[in-house]
Amino acid sequence: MIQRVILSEQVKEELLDDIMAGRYKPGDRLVESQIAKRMGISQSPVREALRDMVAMRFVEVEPHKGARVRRIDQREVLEIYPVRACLEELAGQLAVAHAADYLDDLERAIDRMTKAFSARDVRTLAHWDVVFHRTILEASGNQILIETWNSLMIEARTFVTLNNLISRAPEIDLAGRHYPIIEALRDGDAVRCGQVMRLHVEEFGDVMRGIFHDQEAPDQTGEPISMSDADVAIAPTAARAG
Amino acid sequence: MIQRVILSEQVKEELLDDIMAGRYKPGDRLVESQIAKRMGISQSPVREALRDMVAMRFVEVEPHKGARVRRIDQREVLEIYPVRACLEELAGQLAVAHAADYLDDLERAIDRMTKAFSARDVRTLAHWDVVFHRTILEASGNQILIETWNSLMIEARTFVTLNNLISRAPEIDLAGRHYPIIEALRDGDAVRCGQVMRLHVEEFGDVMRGIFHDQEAPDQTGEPISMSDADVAIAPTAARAG
DNA sequence: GCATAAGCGGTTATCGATAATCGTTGACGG
DNA sequence: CCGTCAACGATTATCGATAACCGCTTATGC
Repeated sequence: MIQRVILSEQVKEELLDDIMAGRYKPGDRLVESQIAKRMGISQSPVREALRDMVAMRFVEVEPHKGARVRRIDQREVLEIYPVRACLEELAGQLAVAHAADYLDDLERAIDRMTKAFSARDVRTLAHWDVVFHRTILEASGNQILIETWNSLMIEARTFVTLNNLISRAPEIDLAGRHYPIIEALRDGDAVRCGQVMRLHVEEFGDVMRGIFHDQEAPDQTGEPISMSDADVAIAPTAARAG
Repeated sequence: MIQRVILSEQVKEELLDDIMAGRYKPGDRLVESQIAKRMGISQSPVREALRDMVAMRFVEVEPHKGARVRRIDQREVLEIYPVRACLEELAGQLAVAHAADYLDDLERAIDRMTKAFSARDVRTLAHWDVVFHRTILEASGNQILIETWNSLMIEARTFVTLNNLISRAPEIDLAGRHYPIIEALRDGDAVRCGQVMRLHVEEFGDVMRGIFHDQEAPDQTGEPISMSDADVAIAPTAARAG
């Protein structure tokens, strides 16, 4: 039996880990009693963990019917980019005011991305990509904006997305595309920084749309993108909304 | 003992109602056992309801220390407007494509707002204001955008905000300010519609900032805005994120 | 006199058991 | 053969009780 601080938190981390690693696939049922038995605990903490994961949008429940891993379909992946674009444009504008405190972190993030890119290490690449964007959000200083962005669960989706991206378009220099953002921050040009952020996000959206479009012709249509496309798990720490 | 479908849902509604009506004030403790006893039920559904309300950002909990009604401060109220502005700008742009199906609803909402405004019925005014904006969001057709906007819990905040607004600036014609949006939708001009939406939201933000600024001089500084400024409760139905 | 520890009241976190509910299976009648 | 419905198995929703924990008060030792 696991035991450290809050049991339901541990259950949540473990389940999140399982989902990310593909041990649970989208659509799979998450049966409270089974999970409880497997972990050697009672139903209550499992139930709470599942509830939290519903709020995080990883899981969906129907009353009296139970929980399942939520299915992320193509439409959803594509719909997120316009929303990210406008949120991150705003973040970019606001971040200029406090950029000085974050430039080092941002540069480090790009550096790590570059290294991960050469090593073809998608997991690490995704991690530092998210760190970069999250840092900009934090630099915005608008707490509501940060929370709203967090609610999009971008860390969870980025890994899946990048996996897809790298395998289909391995030539794209992910890391390098972040430099214009840093430059705009350095110049203190809020409007341009916003524009650059927006463009950056929209470009990704376009690339993803292209990928989906390509794979629709030969492949089956509308195949849902599975979280289990991941072949390595994101550390659950990186998946929490904070 | 109440009993209809899901107990924890009922508890949630009741507690939400209590908070909105000011029977619980920000900072008040929400003791599971007391609530359970008062409602004649066990602790579990109360606990679940509280968890949900944490996700909704109405309540905050510290492990082993319990739940309290979350305090909404001035900064938070003001920070929301830039975020709403960019989300609703996007919604406005996207809504043009499907405007036809929603024009009637939108006009009806303005109509009700006008009536409520003459009657000085803030509760109804807030309700239809939210309906109007929500309808635009729905017309956008972007599910992620809708969910993101919902996560801002605008219905809950609008009532408080409008109460504040009406009492401080009773001359402002809330309802009329929505017409330019409908016109842009009718014209099918996506860019203008987005701009108008953005402007509409930003104007509100400015008005609120002015109000806070005014009341800071005579009053104490940084006084948190209490949900209990409301003198009538919003029907809990209108407060659900759905 | 002060720091530390033990005890206590109040509350949350977890447990194990039970009631309520759902989907399915299979009998029954048409 | 097909539709209806009752009973069953599986699972969730809820319960009542207990263990773990926090903050505070009071006792204890130096």
